[in-house]
Amino acid sequence: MSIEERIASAGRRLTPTERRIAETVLEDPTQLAFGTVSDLAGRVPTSPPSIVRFAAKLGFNGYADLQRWARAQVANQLATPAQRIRRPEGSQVELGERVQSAVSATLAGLDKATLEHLAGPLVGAERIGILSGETSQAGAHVLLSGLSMIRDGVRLIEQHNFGRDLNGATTRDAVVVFDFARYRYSSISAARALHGLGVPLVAITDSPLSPLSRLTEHRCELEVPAVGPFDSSLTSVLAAELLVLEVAESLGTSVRERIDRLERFWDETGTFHAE
Amino acid sequence: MSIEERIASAGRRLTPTERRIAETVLEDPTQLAFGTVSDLAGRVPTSPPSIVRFAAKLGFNGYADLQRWARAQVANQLATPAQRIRRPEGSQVELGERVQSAVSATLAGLDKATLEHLAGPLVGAERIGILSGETSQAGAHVLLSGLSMIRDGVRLIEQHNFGRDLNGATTRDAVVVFDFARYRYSSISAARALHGLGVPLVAITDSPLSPLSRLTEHRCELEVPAVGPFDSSLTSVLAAELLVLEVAESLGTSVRERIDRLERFWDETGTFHAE
DNA sequence: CAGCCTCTGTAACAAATCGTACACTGGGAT
DNA sequence: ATCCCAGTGTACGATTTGTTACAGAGGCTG
Repeated sequence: MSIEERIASAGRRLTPTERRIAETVLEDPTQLAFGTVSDLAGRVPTSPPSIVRFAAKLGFNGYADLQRWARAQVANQLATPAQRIRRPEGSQVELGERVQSAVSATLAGLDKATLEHLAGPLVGAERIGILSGETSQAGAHVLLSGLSMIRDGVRLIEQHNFGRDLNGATTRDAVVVFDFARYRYSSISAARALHGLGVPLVAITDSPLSPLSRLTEHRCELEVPAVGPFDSSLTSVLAAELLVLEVAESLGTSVRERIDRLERFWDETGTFHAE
Repeated sequence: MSIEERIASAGRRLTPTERRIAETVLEDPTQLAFGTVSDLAGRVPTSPPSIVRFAAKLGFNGYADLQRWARAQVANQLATPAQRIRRPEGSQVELGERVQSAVSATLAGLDKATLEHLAGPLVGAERIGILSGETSQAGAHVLLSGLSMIRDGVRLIEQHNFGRDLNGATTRDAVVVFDFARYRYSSISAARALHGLGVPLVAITDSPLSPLSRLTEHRCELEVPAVGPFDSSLTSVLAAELLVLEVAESLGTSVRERIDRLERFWDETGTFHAE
């Protein structure tokens, strides 16, 4: 039941001042969720008690009660569609819903502007390095595979090769770092070293609290749902794919030629099963 | 500037308690807009003064100031509900919906019964091989990484090692084959060879028309959405994760011990970044 | 071990909150 | 004219709010 319906149900029983209160409330419902009695009274304008009586007439037990209800309404509007489905207390959210909601949040968070910002350092970089922990390599692999299809000079930086791989890094390169949850010491320290060298970083993490966050502006935070005892790499894969797409679009026509060449190569080597 | 960025900018300057506050705030930002200091303190849990100090460290003039700002943010989001529903770019709308629907279909297709059936050959297998094309390795990697955590004898079968890797395969082993869209000749022929040897196969494909489908009853078909010019590996990753979970549940307690051991190993080697 | 420093919670306080009791107003009925 | 009464605002109290001051806990350094 919305605020409008609630007021309508009170209907003709409202006194003139209460009607004025109703009008201002309908104009800006957030006042009801945020403002105090005095705030509302000042805005109408009227006196605080009239606000309280207004709340009572709408069937609430005082203004505090009304405000609680209004805030619940607002919070419900703000929640993601997956969260909006109220589920009975205590029952744990289903795996499927968690996954869906995480995917949805990732898609929402990685809008065009964010993607452009993230892809920025990668488009013009001389070489691209990809740094990832052991547990969440999936996103890194997807990024490697995808970027390799559309440009040269993309490498996965392996932990046992840090020295070699990081040695030649310059400010004209760029490095994408994946790191989640329990942040790998090796990834973090490598990222710090790169940051020290002035190498542009792109961070894919799961929280602004990640140690990576303070190393670069080019970062995004993903929601990582748990699948059983493990953390899902689903959203990092999705982020990687979106990033590849963005870089591909930025690079423009050269990508198409490149893909066509790859296609011909596959054709000639008979890579695929004849239908 | 969003609350995430605001917290990220405070970055490492946050104390442990303040970090816990940040986490709960990020979990549910509405708490910040609606709740009182005591509410937040109770939820974290911590004491009210710590909340106030947290606000101060974020650059606000007390909690009241922080809350004013948070409410402005919320009101801003609420003011244009169209912004939340309508995605920024026309193409993005379709992309997002395709992805969501593919994920949803995958979740629906891989119900408990199907998963049990798929996991069947893997639970008791002596060794597990994973066979995958070049383009969609993500799912295979996730499966490898996940299964390796919960049992021994899991290997990725590389194309250039087909001979060696397939040679020792017996009927007590099992092989998971990923193959999509344009079916790799090498994967298909390898699968056929394994089938000839009587090795149990589990097929993850995108169509019942896949050449793999005739080789085994243990198969599932995934919807593979296109992200730009590339096929998404999102659903194969999701399928792999669900499969890992299913196998883990079937194996039962031994998995937990194994994970605990891995955990201790990580602890002792200082793999993760100290909080 | 002493000393210092950071971090955190308990206690106290001033300000602001909501709700209520009470007084005033103005129009209609007796 | 008097009474009544719904409608409204003022004044006040109980409670809760955010904030500040202070002391204890814990870790690091010398």
